[in-house]
Amino acid sequence: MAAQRRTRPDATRRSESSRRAILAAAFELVGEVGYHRLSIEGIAARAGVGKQTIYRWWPSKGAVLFDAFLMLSEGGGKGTGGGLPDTGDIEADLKSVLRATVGETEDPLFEGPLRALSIEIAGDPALAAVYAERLGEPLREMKRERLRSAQRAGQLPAGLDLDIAIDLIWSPVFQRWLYRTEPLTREYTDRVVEAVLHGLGATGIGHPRA
Amino acid sequence: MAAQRRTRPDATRRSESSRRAILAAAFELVGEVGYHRLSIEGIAARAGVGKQTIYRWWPSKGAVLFDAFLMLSEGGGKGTGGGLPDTGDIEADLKSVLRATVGETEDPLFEGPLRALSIEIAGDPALAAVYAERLGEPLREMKRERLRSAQRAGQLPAGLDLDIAIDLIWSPVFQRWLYRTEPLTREYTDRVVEAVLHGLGATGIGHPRA
Amino acid sequence: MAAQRRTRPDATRRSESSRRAILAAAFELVGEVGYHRLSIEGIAARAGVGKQTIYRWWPSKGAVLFDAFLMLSEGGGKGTGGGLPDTGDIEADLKSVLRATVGETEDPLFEGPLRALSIEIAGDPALAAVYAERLGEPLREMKRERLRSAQRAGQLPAGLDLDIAIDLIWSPVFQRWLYRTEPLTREYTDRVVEAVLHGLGATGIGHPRA
Amino acid sequence: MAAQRRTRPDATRRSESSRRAILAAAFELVGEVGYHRLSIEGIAARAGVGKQTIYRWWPSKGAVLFDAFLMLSEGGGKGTGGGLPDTGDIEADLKSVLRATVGETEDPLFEGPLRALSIEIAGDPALAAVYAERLGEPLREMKRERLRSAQRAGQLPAGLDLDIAIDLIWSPVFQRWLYRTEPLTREYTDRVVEAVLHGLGATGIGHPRA
DNA sequence: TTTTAAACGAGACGGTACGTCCCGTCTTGAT
DNA sequence: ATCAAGACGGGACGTACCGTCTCGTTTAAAA
Repeated sequence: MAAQRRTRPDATRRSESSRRAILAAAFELVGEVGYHRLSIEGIAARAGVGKQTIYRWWPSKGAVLFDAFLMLSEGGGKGTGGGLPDTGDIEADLKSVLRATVGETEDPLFEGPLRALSIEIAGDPALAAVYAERLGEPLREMKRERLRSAQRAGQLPAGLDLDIAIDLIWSPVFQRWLYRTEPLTREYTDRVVEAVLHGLGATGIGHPRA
Repeated sequence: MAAQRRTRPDATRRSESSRRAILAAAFELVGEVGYHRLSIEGIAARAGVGKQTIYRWWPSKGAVLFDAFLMLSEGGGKGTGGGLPDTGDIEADLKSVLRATVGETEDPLFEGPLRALSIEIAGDPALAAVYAERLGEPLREMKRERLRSAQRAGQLPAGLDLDIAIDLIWSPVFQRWLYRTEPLTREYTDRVVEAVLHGLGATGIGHPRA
Repeated sequence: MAAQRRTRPDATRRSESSRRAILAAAFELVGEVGYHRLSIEGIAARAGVGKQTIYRWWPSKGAVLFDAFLMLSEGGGKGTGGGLPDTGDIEADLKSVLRATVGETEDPLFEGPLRALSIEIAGDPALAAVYAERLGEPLREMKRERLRSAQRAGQLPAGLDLDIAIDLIWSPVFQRWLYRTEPLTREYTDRVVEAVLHGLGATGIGHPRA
Repeated sequence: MAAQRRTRPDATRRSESSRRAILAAAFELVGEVGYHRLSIEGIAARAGVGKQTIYRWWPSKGAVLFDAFLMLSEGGGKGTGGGLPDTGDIEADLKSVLRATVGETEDPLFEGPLRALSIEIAGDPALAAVYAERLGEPLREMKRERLRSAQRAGQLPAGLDLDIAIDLIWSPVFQRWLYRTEPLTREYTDRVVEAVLHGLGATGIGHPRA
């Protein structure tokens, strides 16, 4: 990620092994002790690295954590692989995607760091911008593409605002996870998909947009 | 909020003036320096209070902040007063409520502490539970009541899952504010209300529940 | 020693046990690792004390070391007891005092810290002032008193400048120890005393002050 | 000065311009920030030189500083020129030399580095040895020579221990400068010379040697 | 003249210590 | 018993330098 320092360090000399050790240590530690107790000192010690090597390349511990996620996404491929599933049935596909998401949140090794990162992004606009560019927008484009496919299949109206649609589908799920108001179940995500696709069934008011 | 200490302090002897000074200081400071730089020591100094007085009555700085919000809500009344507006037109009323919400987020004196609290709740299940009980559920019940009124008016189907409906309406708005992916505008909230009430217009798939 | 802080700490609340532990640790460590490798962190760790407790009460590690010496001087009594020996023979007494000094410099447990402190005082005027007031001047007064006694006994002229005399006697000894140009022996100190008392035997030049 | 490295560097290839830049930078910086805040990194940066170039040729920052002094002494000539003045009057000549010394200590551009070096030598036996050989002994020999001249002129006894005499004259002056107990004045140095040459005027004790 | 091996500038690296901030606990004296 | 005040042991912060270790790039002696 982009880092601004007094005198910008020379990235060509950067130690790749230290970089990997730092990101791995950060990911492990945030899972073990939680984000609040995650410290740069702890990461440096676990990674066998001087603190300055972290400060040289990352502006905050949130940024380190974020890169740790990036490494995971780009290395392992967390669905970044090739877009959302497309069986021809948009409702079934959305339900299946959200059920998979629920599954991820049930894995504590993933849930912890993910929550930490989500919180950090909410509090750090710079990090939010990097996230949007590097992870958020690519993911969103995948979602858009799946909806466009449904439009081509005649399952969704041509004039649909895809971004609104995406927000309607994913926000409630994310929200319920982040704030733990109620448990996030597959039942719930199915209901959300249905309600969004068919609307609440409002009558006699306003006017459906085209 | 409930505080557990080794030997529970005697609430009858509690200094009301110190309590108010602490909450006011917390609210001011979180707006001035941000949540990350908010410290118990800072609050105590600003409030002219010993640190122990804070530790005696609150378990965490998040809890202090939360009580600061409670004081505001109960004191000033942030719409907690008498429920959501009901002009008989559910679409218009929802739009108006969400537009007002947008307005609140545009006030930096309110936006800062609110974001701080939102972040803190996301990371602290205990605080989340207190929030749900003291602020979340009452607010949600107000929303439910407005939707029930729309059901009685024939504007929404009788069998509607009100909690899903509420999530669909408010989550996208909250999400966009919290993560600043795109600016939160009145245009956007209007579109959300329309899309939720009328659905995305899906055809030929699944079946509207009701 | 006098310490100036942002808000001066409250000396009445000071922990005596921490103070002693810090001074003892400082004295031990300077002997073990030398002054250059003596660190505040090391002192704090050895003393089982927070670093802030040191920074709260001393402005520099030199000041800590100095107080460690003071504690020794005031506690054990390093000749501060009751003045220099006075057998009635000024020459013999001076020789005996200087021989004792040579002995002290031969004890490595004492030599190390003493050298460290001497160096620190040379580089820190504030420390030098405190030293002069607390240790230097009392010692010098003891020396003056012994010389005055010799004057009363008719062994030294009445008009003698005592401070010059003291410098002449002690500076060469201190100098030879500090800079290790040649070993500091009892032979040497005896010769110094003799030379100072009787002069170099210059003739035909200037005029003896008297 | 002699430097030992893993594989001894090839002095024939040494960059003279870097050497001079390093010594000049060291001398300047020690005057500007003091010895404690003088750092190898700082010297390298000021000299426009890689850190390794310093570590390659000097074992410590004290050694760099020492060489900076050597350069000065050998280049400019600080009295190294041709011995102490000899007008035939030992007392007048000594007074004049010491008065000149007082003058040097009054120049802050010279006083700072000199004090830094003096302190460093006191704490570093290796440096002390090099100093003794390269600067101390030549200077002392010049002093001895002047005293011998006075012996030849019948102003000092033939059997005088010249090294004791030198210590008696110069140590008090150096000491008063190093420890700043009292201001170092020309008055003082004159009194020292007189007292040393004529003795304290002791009577009835011991016996003048020779 | 070309080669070639060194010293060189630059600066990243694993570390140590700095001096500061704040944590949560504890103690003191006043109310 | 609570309160304001604040010292305490402790942990982490972000910075400054340490001394070592590559990197290309001069540069000057050897071939």
